[in-house]
Parts: sequence; structure tokens; C-alpha cells
Amino acid sequence: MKNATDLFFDAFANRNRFNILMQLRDKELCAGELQQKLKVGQTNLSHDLKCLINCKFISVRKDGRKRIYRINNETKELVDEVANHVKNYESYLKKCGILREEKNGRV
Amino acid sequence: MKNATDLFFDAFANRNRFNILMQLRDKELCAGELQQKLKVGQTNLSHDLKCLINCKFISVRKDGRKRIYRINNETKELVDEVANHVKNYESYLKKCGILREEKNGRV
DNA sequence: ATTTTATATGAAATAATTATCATATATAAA
DNA sequence: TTTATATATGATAATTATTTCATATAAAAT
Repeated sequence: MKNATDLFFDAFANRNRFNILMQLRDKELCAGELQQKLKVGQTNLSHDLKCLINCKFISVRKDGRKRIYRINNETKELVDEVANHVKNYESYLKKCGILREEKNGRV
Repeated sequence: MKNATDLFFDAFANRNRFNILMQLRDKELCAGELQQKLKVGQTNLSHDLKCLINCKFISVRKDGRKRIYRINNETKELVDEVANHVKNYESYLKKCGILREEKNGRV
């Protein structure tokens, strides 16, 4: 059975969803704008937004036929901290990545 | 192709690996001790420890035939922050979880 | 030197996640 | 009231991650 930590990571720790959160740090955006900025498919984006809303990482309001998404404040802080850590550890993380690639004959 | 953020989440955002990091917050431990505390299999634990080492989330030193693992300081801070966020958002995350369970006929 | 203890490795099996496709809904414009 | 736009949904396909199994290695004890 999943615990709160699992559920947290399920929602938070995914490239596409994290990219959405990164975009929403600066300003609120509607789905169409996110699609353009992130270059992802409409269906994928919609699924990911639903996931982020379920976990209260973002909220949504209607404006005409658009839906406008906004990140919540605590989530924003966490995104900042993770982004910062990733930046500091980039070289190690990449090394780890290279090891994987080697396994597949690349590099 | 994976970027640094992907690699970060690959290592960090996993129940078993996160539990290892949680245990190591207080004090360094050898594999056997982790196994007992976390009740996981030897092979799984070993794979997970390797992953955490590759990404420099933890370090290891030898002591006789044991290997002793220690969390690094910045990782410890991040673990604390995430644990804190999960605690604050637990109710929402659980609600999200319940939605999933419903899908499988439970709840 | 052989056995025991502690841990690591690699391949295969299993499980979970993510992407895709077809279609639905809701609002606004014509 | 039909059409266009914006977004959502659910099922399946494709991909990736996790677990398991068999076996290997390394250090210490006998």
C-alpha cells in the first residue's frame, strides 16, 4: 500500500510534471501556453495537470474556455530547492548517467 | 536523453532509496543494519546503495568486512525538507491515493 | 586452505509508469 | 444551433523501473 511519501514522489518526481512546476514558478499559465512552452502533447499535459492538482501542488481556475493553472507557494519553494540541488550535483549525476549509457554500448 | 533532473529523481524519488536516506539522517550504518531496520532483501538493498553512491547522495567506507554508509550533508537537508513537505501535505496526498484505490474497486 | 559472514553483480522476470489514440465535454463564436 | 477552440477522459500500447534469482567477491575466522 502506498504511503504519503510514495504519493508525493509519484506526482512530483517526473520530468514532465516537474517541468510544468518549473514553468509555473514565474507566473500562472493556461494549458495552451504550457503546451507551447514545454512542447508536449495535449493529452499528456492534461493528464499531468490533473495529477498535480490532485496532490494540491497547483490550483486551477476557469477563464472563459481556458483553464489557468497556478503553483502553490510551498510547492514553489520545494521546486526551487530541488532545482538548486540538481544544479550543484549536476556533475555527479551526469557521471551516473554516463555509467548507464556505457551499459548500452554508447559513450 | 536524460538530463540532470531526471537522473536526480531516478535516484532520489524511490520509496526504498528514500527510506535508506531517512535512516542515514541520524547516524551512519552498515548494510546489515539497514537491512534489519528497513526489512528489505540483501540484493535489493545493495542495488539501491550503489545507486545512491553513484549520485553522491551517500558515501561509503570499509571497516573489516563491513561497509559503512553515510549520508552527505546537503542530501540530508533535502531529505528533511521533503519529509517536512510530505508531512504538511499528507492529507491531500492521501486523498489523491484514495482516488486511485477507487479505480481498483477498493475503498 | 576451507568455511563463514557481509556485501556486490548481472540477467531475467515482474510490475509500474508514461505515451498514445480515439473520443468526450464545455465554452464561445459564427 | 452548428462549428471551432480549449481541455479532459479512459483504454491500450510502449517503455522503464523494481524485484528476484543465481552466483560472485572480499575479508575474517577456523
